[in-house]
Amino acid sequence: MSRYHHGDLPRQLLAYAAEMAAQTGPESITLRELARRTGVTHAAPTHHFGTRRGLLTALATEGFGLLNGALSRHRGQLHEMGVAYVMWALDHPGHYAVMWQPRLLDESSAELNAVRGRAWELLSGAVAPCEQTDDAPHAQVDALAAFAVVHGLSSIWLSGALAPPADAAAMTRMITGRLAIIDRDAGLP
Amino acid sequence: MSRYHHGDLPRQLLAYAAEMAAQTGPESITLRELARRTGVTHAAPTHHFGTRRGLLTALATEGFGLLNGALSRHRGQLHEMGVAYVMWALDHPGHYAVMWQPRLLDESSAELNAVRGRAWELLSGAVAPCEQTDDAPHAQVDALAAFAVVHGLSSIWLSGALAPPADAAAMTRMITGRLAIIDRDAGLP
DNA sequence: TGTACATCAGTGAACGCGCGTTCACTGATGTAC
DNA sequence: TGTACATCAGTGAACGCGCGTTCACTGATGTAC
Repeated sequence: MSRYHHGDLPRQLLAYAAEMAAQTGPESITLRELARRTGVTHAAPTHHFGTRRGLLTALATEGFGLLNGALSRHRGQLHEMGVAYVMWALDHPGHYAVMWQPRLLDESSAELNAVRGRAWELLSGAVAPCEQTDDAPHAQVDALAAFAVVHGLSSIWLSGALAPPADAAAMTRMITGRLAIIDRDAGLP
Repeated sequence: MSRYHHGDLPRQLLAYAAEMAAQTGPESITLRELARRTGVTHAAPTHHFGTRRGLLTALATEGFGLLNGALSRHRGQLHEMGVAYVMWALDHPGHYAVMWQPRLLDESSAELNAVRGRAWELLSGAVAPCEQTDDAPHAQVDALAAFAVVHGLSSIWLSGALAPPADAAAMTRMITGRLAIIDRDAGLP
């Protein structure tokens, strides 16, 4: 069977890139290694992503899209959305790492900025209804607080500083429960 | 004046390494660039740190030492210790970045492990007295929660995901105030 | 149904570059006596 | 106070390597007619 045309190269390149980022960090991703893993000559990836930076940007964009999907499934439930955030991060370590390294990305990418903005909307949109008053700046601070907790937990566990426990979801639920804003009224566990 | 012996090379190498890590990430640190900046031939750093990994390990170790010093000044005041943590991170972006990339470090370094362990002791030692009961596992969870908030805030602001506000200390105080465990009894603002 | 042809998605050779590390060396320093 | 000598902390050349990117190319695909 002819393999001159690969047929699924872009998708496979991103999959291997995520794998490499998860194992040895986003900086360790090289076009030549990706070409090797996909069984293609080393100039082939250029035809799909232009440059290395383009590929990393595509990976981050894919990541935000997937994360948004996971968060959307819990719209309106801040507590569960926080858990979903951390669990998604643990499930997608490669994507997650590249998403928070703007230095490696093409910051002028419209797709990236759109999908990243959407993530923030989802998060802060979940915080607003928990507010006791309609105090917008207050809600912004609370959104940042919520973001800090879930991002902090994800980073700690993914960086290897601490190993994630077997019951990471339960632990996350306990910890997000400490955020006063969250169960001040809702009465969640 | 003869400059055959530099006199202060190790210190200067670490200072420039911190600068490079802050500007373009720890992975961008190269021995040859450090040699260039210190005005020394490119094999000279080897005499002090052995390998690149050795230098990064020394930088992380220095970082934990400095952080521990900053935290120690607020022993017993969990709230202020959290603020000190975040402010220290904002003041030492290069050190901070390398401290949380164990992949780049020599994990068998006794000095690194000692000083890193001390940091965790300081943090969890500040949480314990806030506990209502002597429930050790509970205290561990709360320590992780506190760590997640301050590490999350630091990472978000340093990564460039969000720019730190001018009054980062005040903002940090507000946000750590949302951790139920913290002001459940203390009655802090 | 067949054919011409543009476009797509690969190939493979070549380029120039910066890197970490090794090595034999040598000048400067500091200590023993 | 002087001298011998070990050790320290540099030099500078060399090594081998993997990288991103460019380039002219070509085989495969798909569309217009």
